[in-house]
Amino acid sequence: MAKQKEGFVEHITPQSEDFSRWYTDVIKMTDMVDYSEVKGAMVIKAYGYGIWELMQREMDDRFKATGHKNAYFPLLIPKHLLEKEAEHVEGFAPEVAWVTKGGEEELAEPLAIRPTSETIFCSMYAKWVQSYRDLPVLLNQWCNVLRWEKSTRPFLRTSEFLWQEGHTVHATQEEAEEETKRMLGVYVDFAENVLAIPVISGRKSEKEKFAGAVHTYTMEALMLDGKALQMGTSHNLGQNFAKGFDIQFLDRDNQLKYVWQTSWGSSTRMIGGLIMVHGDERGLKLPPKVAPTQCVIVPVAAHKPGVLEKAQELFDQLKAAGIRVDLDDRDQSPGWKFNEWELKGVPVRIEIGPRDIEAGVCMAFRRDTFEKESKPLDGIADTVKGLLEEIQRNMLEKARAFREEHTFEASDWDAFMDHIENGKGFVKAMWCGDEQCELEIKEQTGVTTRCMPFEQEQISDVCVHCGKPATKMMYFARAY
RNA sequence: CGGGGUGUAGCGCAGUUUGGUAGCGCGCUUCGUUCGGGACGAAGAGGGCGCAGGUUCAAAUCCUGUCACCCCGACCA
Repeated sequence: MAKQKEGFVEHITPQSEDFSRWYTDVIKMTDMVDYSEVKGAMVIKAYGYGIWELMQREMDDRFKATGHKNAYFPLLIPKHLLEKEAEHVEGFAPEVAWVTKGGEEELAEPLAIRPTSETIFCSMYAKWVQSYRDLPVLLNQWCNVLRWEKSTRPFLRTSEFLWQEGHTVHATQEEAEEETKRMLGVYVDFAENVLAIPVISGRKSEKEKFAGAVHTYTMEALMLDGKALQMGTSHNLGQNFAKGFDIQFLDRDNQLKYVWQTSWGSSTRMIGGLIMVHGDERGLKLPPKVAPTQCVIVPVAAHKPGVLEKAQELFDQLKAAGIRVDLDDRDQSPGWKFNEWELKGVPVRIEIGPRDIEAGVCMAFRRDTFEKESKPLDGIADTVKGLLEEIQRNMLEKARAFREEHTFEASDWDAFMDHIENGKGFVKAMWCGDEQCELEIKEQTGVTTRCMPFEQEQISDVCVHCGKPATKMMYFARAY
């Protein structure tokens, strides 16, 4: 990171051996989080939370546009509810935290702190749904969940985290499947067009699917260290929960039927993805759409007459144009400020000093390319807007190019092993679909199945590992 | 949950081997000079060493327990 001088941590980059150290340093130095006394619980400070708020806004708009509404369900879930769907309980049991006392009183039934809310949504849907006219129900909630994790890492895995979880019920299987795919589509659109993170979308293996789902769709992104990160999932729950919770409706044909359900979620984990996809040797690099500060104005020689006034004028102009802009008038040297804002990932910096004012220009610096150019003060708002768009686009392109460079195709086991041992990133290969085979691959190589992409290719006819006939192409990678 | 490591000022660390009552750099405060890539000088403020016990005349240093964090696995968004 940064430089050795003045209290900065040693010089490391995402390309260093110690990628984890780089990651935690970036988080610490950008003032996004702090650590509380509670194990695995992270305090998200204003700067980090500002990013999350922008992500929320973008996602929420998309949920509303697809017909969803927000609601809020309780934090505590009675034990008997959590246990109604067999696979679900089994999957979540190891990481559920329980409330067993209320004041001095020992509770008759323990209450789970939600690790996810399928069960409590279902308990209400059972009451709310009577007729096909009540369907579909398309709800989302923004909340926190708690999972008692064995090991934690900021943003990627914390015991408590913020997320959104959508829970929908439908009259038909087709409709539920359509919803499952639609919401994954929303996530993909969000990841690529807002976070500038290209993703592979597809279906999870049986082993990797959500506990209680019929099948799970996912979007997977490639981090700079070559590991994959699951950025969001969408589950087709079939009638598993409907049967467990007795969610039935009377259909047009006067038959009592179970509903078809979906659930989908994405969390603050995506902020971790943002850091690990775009970060560099100077720290964080934020895509303009989720940058709490899109443009910072740094006055140079601010004490000289007219400089601060001009800077303020620029600030007003940019603000009026709808740009999230900051004027840094702190009493620090310009160089100090440059470094600080670059570390924090602000996409555009405008420098304005006496020489510029005289010439009717300012300097515009791009965080993504480090280019610094003189720009006329006339029309500066449009100039900055153009830059922000350009940066947003460029960051996605750069991340996509990185992923392409780190995606390999393996048609046999030797090639597969070669990529695992000597390369980093995704390996595309044919796979038989057998869970035992999947486990063996994981044991021998450390890589797991990430997803069977919607866009399939026929690399060969047999499974890369066991040689049995294969029709599915799978993305493999080490994962977070 | 297994293996390894670390907790000393806001941050980064030294001091622990060989117990003697805590130090360095940055940051912070004040004043002045500076200001186009982490400015300079002077004068200041700030901690009792993660927490709880124990040994000792005396503990940041030794012992026991405990908590938190980091890294590597296993498990999981």
